[in-house]
Amino acid sequence: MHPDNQKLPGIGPKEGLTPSQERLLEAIRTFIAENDLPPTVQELADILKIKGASVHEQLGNLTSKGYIRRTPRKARSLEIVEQPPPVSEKVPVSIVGRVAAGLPIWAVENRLGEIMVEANLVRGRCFALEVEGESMIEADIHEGDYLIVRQQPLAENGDIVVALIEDEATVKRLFISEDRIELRPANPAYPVIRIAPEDELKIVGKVLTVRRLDPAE
Amino acid sequence: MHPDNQKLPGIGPKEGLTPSQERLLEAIRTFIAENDLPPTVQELADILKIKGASVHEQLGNLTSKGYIRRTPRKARSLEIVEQPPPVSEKVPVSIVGRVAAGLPIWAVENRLGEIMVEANLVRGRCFALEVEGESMIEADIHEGDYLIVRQQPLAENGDIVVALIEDEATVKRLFISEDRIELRPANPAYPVIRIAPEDELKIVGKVLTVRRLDPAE
DNA sequence: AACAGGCCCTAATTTAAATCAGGCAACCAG
DNA sequence: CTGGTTGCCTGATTTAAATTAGGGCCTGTT
Repeated sequence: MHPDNQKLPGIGPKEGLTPSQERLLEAIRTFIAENDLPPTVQELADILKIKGASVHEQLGNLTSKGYIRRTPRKARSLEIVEQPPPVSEKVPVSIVGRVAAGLPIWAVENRLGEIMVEANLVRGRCFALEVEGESMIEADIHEGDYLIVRQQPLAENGDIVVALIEDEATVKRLFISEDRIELRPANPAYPVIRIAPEDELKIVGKVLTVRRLDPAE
Repeated sequence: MHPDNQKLPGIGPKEGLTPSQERLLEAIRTFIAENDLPPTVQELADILKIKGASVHEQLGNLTSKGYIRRTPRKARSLEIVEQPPPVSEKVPVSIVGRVAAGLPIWAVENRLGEIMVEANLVRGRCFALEVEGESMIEADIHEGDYLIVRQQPLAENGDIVVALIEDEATVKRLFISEDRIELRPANPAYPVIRIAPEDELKIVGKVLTVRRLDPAE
């Protein structure tokens, strides 16, 4: 298991709820409205005429999709999340350049186009970059994909970041250890970049997610 | 264990809340306010630094005093009753006769007196009857007690009812089975009255509670 | 055809809640 | 002082919730 196999949201699973997830969520709403208290898994199972284990599975899905929140192993610890991620609501993000190829250009005038992204993902100043090269192939980032990046000067250990090294932009995973910083590609064919404390490293932003334009869009 | 040992509210426990019951009720309120969902017995126990079994006991008290409502054996099935029984508020109920002695007289003009009863117990048309005889001794109903009765033509299995059999009123516990109806006294010394479907049985009302006038009142 | 994903099921298993059974100490009223 | 009431406790026991494991059945893709 490569640690680099960490998944980013947005590329694999399609957004939105499946019909039965929607039904479940609706059942939860109704139950709370009628009884003033959240249902148990079993109660939902009875309502929907399916088994508890199935409900449990769907609750897991709803949880990971951010529609509900709950505390493991606690009876009725189920809460509908305020902001049901406005799945369909999308906002445009400017595509401002490419990475692994050269210096991105920030000026809005120079935009190369736009890409629609779910509004709930976008926080702060964001932009999109087209990917060049396969240096992050193990993180499922490929040539031609678009990275949605939030501009921020700091990042955490393990984040995939867009960094500026000697005026060249690059996408790498950030590793911070005691004595140095490393920018590691997610492709064994590419070299790890080591950065000494005194070297200049400018982090442009953090990669929030990846988009792949498919014919349907 | 006689099934007839079922207790009726009103005769034993004095009204009002004890300090610790008040504390418990307050803890429940706070918990709901903070978590948007009712606490479990254990959670209350932790909050109050006492054992779950003690909380359970107190919840029983609060329940019988009408401050909360809950469903047995269901997690978090705890609800604060809207109308915190106006403990002191009492309304007068007319005493209209005696039972096990003869036909009660309904006319208000003929009232024999009044008895004060907590307002929250009284729903619908109610009246009081003085008890004669010891036929319900195991249900803690004794000679001279007053029964608070709600006038209603139907009753459920197990209810203590005032029934009219051939123009004579009597208090008995009602048992309904497949093929017949029985009126059972709560005293082995008295006979069970069996009623065939074709016989006439008129249920006058259901006994809500019992009052024993003591010197203090 | 061979997968992958979504949805549901049965059959356990694990955990947490609620409840039961006695008992003990403090307190109050007769 | 003695009995009844309260509030608590300890130590089971019983129930219900939640969760896990492993499969079957479709359907849409590759």
